[in-house]
Amino acid sequence: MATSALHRQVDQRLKDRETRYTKGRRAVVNALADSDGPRSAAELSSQLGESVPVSSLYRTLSILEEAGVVVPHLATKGLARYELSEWLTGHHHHLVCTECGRVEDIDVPPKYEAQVHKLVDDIASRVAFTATNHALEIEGRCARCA
Amino acid sequence: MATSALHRQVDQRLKDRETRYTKGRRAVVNALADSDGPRSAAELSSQLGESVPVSSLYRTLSILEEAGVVVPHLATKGLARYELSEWLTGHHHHLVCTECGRVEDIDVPPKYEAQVHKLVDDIASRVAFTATNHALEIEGRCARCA
DNA sequence: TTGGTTTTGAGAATCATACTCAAAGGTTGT
DNA sequence: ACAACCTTTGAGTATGATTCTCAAAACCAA
Repeated sequence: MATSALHRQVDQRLKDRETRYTKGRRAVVNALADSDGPRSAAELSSQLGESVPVSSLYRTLSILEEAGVVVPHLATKGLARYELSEWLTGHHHHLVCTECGRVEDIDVPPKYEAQVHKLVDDIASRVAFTATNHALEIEGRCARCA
Repeated sequence: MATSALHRQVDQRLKDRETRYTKGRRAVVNALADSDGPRSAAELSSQLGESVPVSSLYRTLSILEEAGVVVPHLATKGLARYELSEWLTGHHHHLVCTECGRVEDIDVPPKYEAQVHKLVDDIASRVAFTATNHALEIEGRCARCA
């Protein structure tokens, strides 16, 4: 997605909640948009340098989460990693390297996605669970660690 | 699985690593075997009471993880939750309630599972990733929160 | 039992994250 | 532009989860 369109969408979402889209918040969104997978606060902080102090970074992440702009991806060892929500990036899944812990986004072609979706619905309906979303995490060794 | 068989397997696995299967470690394995989903250290601790002090609990969890007996499940808000590995419990997936955070195991019938497996292989082979396992997390609202 | 090795438990240390509050920055009405 | 008001920021502090330390206890082999 073009960055400007992204920012327009985020801006709108925040406006709806009477929240400003400030420079720091923009910086965090940019950092996440540049990433090819979920990022922890620590990773974002080193990527952003001093421009966004940690306390602001954490606050920004929780504001963006509240607003539905980012979602926490549930990662290794009690370290939260965030990524932009799917309404901003499109639906995707993850490759999780069991060796180095790296998490990478992967797009699944519509044909496969439709199958996954159908499966999820079938499974959920069998147990009285209202499914709103799903996440397929593929674990294994990434190219670097293989 | 019968508890005794479980303990025999765990015992063997630990023996292979010259590690003892002590009373405390057994207690933790029992607690996890009794659970119907991943459990955090805090939850296990209150379930186990004083019999397993926190510092020992954490150590036990990491020893069991090292040995491949338990796996961390990646849970809400940076709180690690553990469950017994699939070679002990069988392959399963999770229902994650976005409302209350509860995570519940769900067995997927072989017919579906075969489909998921094939999908994962197809997807992974397209991106040079060596898939060793997969996790399908179905998010939504559980019966209680619906 | 003796000596050597492993495990335990209490507390301290560390790490990630949340909170506090005064200062800085924006916004609105005039 | 100014004033009054409201939001955001940042440094520091507080909290909560997890890990480390080390002396004591438990276990094992000879």
